[in-house]
Amino acid sequence: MYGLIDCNNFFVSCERVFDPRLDGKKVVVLSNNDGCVIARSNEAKAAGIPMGCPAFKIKEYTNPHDVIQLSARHILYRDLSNRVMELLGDEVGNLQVYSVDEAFFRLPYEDVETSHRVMAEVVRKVKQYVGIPVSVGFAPSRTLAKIANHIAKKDKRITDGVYWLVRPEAIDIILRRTPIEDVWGIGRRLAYSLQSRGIKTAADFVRMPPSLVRSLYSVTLERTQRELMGHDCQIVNPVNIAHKTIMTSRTFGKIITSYDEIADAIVSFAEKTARQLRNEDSVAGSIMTYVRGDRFREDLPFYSNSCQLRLDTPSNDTMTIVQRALNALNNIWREGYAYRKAGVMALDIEHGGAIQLNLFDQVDHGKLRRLMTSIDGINDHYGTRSVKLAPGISRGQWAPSQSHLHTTSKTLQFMTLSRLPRKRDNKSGQ
DNA sequence: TCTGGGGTCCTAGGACCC
DNA sequence: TCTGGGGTCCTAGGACCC
Repeated sequence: MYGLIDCNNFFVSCERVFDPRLDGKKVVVLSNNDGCVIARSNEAKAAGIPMGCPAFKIKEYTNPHDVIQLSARHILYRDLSNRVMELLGDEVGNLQVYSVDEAFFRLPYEDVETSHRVMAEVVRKVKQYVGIPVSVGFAPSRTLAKIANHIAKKDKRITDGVYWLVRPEAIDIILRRTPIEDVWGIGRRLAYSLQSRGIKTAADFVRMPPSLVRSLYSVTLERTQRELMGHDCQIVNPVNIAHKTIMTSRTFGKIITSYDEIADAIVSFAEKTARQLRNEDSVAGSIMTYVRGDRFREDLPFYSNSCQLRLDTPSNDTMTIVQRALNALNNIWREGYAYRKAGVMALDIEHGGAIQLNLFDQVDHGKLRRLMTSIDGINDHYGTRSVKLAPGISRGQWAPSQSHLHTTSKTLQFMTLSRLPRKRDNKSGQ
């Protein structure tokens, strides 16, 4: 039996923790560049504003003056997420944090009554101590727990935030009411394809022969089907295991045409990527840089390209990674195009332990590591990018715009940021 | 005027080997 | 005219997730 605990309207709820005046209002949180909606309050959902809606299209759904639009503050959300998860970790065993706002866990007690009572209490505590409303769904598989959680949030008759989807008859009824596109693991393309075969609900899907699902689609979809039948077979990667790839990318606040500006952005992305590698005690085997134009501007010639380069020795050293990222940029840079987005990605990541040294490698790795540790320490103390590499010192014209930052943002300075420890073992999914 | 960022897994197809 | 078969590895691209 699986439980799924999920924060309600997470980013909006975080903003409300710091400003209760947002309660009861149509509130949305916007992505970088105040581009599109990435979180909505119940009131905003009721107004019909869809997830992912571009900010300038909000007026198609409701009077935009009634909608409070906020620029995302991910550091704040991460911090509140950590508090929620720490509290949950204390209450239930086997906590598997799946994303910033949700975590799976096993049934905390043998009997249903005790488990229910404990979880209702957890819901109350998280609200009281952290200020974030959460819901809990229980079911025989994670995919069904997702559905159960959704019901816990939506069904007005559920007052303590906990819903059980366990009895086969109940599961059957719910699956008949669940549109196929609402099933976890079935996105737009698959939903469209299944619908064209007459599969409209989760119940229709469950009745398909599994061998047909596998031959028409993939093992992944067959697993989803088996999950809906109540078999536990979904592989879930918790967030606190070390990454296989690390990416830093941004859509720029404006179109960029000069090499210097894009190089400045690449340097800062590479710095951030290297820093994250060190945080995870990992090294990258190769570095990829990509650039692309503005996909919405049909009046400009579009160019998009990427270049992946190996490192002589897997590394997490800022200078090495910045240099490689710039080498890659030089390979793909074309004068005369308008650039809107770029990114740096670390690949072929190895975690800790023995690192194969290149025979011809002249670099003193011990020295580099000490230098990086010093820089990280200074940046921790005085703020990100207090110390940075020379090419990265220009004014950052590429920086995304955030014109709707909430005025309580000073609060952040007084918050202690806590980090969940990252585990080494990639297979610790159970 | 204005359309995010950061991940994972699976599959098909090509290169290459014996 | 006729042009093996089976295996592995790698990569690009497509699908999904929050």
